[in-house]
Amino acid sequence: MANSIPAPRAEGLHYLGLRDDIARRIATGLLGPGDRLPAERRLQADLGIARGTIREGLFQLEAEGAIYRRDRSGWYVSPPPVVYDPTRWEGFISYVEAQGRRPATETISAELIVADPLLAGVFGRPVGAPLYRIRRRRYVDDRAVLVERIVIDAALAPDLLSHSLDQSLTDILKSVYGLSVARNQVSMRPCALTGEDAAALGVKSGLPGLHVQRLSHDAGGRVIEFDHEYWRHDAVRIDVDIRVR
Amino acid sequence: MANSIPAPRAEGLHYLGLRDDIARRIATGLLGPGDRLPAERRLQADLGIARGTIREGLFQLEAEGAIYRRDRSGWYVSPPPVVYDPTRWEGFISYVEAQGRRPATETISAELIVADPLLAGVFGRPVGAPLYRIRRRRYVDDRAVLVERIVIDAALAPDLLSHSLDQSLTDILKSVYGLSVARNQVSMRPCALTGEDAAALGVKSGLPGLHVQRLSHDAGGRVIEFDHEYWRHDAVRIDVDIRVR
DNA sequence: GAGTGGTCTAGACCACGGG
DNA sequence: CCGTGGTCTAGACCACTCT
Repeated sequence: MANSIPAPRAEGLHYLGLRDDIARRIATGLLGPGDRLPAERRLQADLGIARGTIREGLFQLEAEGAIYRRDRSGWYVSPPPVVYDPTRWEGFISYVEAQGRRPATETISAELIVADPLLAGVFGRPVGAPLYRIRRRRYVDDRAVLVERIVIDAALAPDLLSHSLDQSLTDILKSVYGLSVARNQVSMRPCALTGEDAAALGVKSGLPGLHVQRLSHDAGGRVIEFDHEYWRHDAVRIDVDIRVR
Repeated sequence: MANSIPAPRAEGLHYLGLRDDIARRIATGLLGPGDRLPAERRLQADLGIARGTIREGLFQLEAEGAIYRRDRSGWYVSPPPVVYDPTRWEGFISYVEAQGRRPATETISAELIVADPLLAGVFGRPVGAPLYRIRRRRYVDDRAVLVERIVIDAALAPDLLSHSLDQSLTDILKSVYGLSVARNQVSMRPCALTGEDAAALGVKSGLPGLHVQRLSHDAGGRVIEFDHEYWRHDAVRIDVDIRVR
């Protein structure tokens, strides 16, 4: 019946009414980054709207990046995104700190593998050549924002795994192995986070994300890093500043 | 109940089972780009799953960019995305054609406005200075993939509106006014398509999208174009190739 | 153990499109 | 007009976190 919905929007769509309502509370500062929303059943009781409809509205806000969920814990207001510039060489840690946020890195796995035909092609090495594969999770202010898979030519960085990988890889490659990036090929695509990537970020499968693939070369044209990153869509903004000639 | 679901997935989640089922049909070519999926009620009857659950699975595939909907018409398999390189100056029409796809542009509105404080700041002109604002919709193979709002300094391109705007603006600015781009500042952010942007693309509000903001300067540092683009998230991939020094 | 979101059912009516 | 997706209801049980 919906006895008395507060300002149920001109169009009369209940889920958009809820969306507008919450969005307004965020815009006016009534709800701030990190704040928790009322429970779904609480909203249901307060607004007199079926729970499915409540959730429809929350999904809208989630798609907009305004709120996010912690599994079976609740809905929270999203913090502002970090700005990522693929043309700059300083790594994640530097640019997150430069924006006054607190970065953290956690290595999920690191192993020596052999090149399959695809990776052999990417690195210009024979099939079976040794490569390192590293999987890491990265945080901003204690919220997991991305998972990444990095592949590095073991011949260029022998003994890489003996270093702590919870720090900047760029730094290690440069200071220990003298490898610095001269060319970056970056490819970005909106995607859905699924399977193990969604699990690693602790989000529901199907949440929108941003897939960033990066291929870094040194001045000699050698591939020194092949990287796949899966970002929460609400955690990142891409800025590029390009000058021609 | 769910009498006999075909391979209901290890986890037993019906909506993910449907997701996997449709995804498999697409991967194996049983369903190809542009093909229509069975109606929701048809799937409901065939699979013995409630319609709400069916829709949950379809939303997953939509978030992944695998399928899209035409309002009250049905669900269709998404065509492949076009590749967009913000570092290259050829416009939409050129790069879409170069990828063997058919571009089209439609001008929604074009008008002379005066600079508000924000736009005045962007263009380095006084408040009240004349500007052109153009709103366009662009298509790939007859599917609307983006809407854009372009603002141009009227002083740099007098009488711009007397030209047909359904063609390349870059070409007009260069050949008629001698304006060519020397620097591009591009900012991209995953977003949700809402309000008039969703309406212009004919999609349901809340569909994930990509917001691209571009600020183009000429060699003298003058701002010649300020552009906001809202893309369907499944229609575009961003590729950037960057060399340092 | 209580409370939360996650999943699912089985209906209903509406708005819009031209399968 | 008929079929489609869009919206909504009012329940139910489960899995997980910890307010």
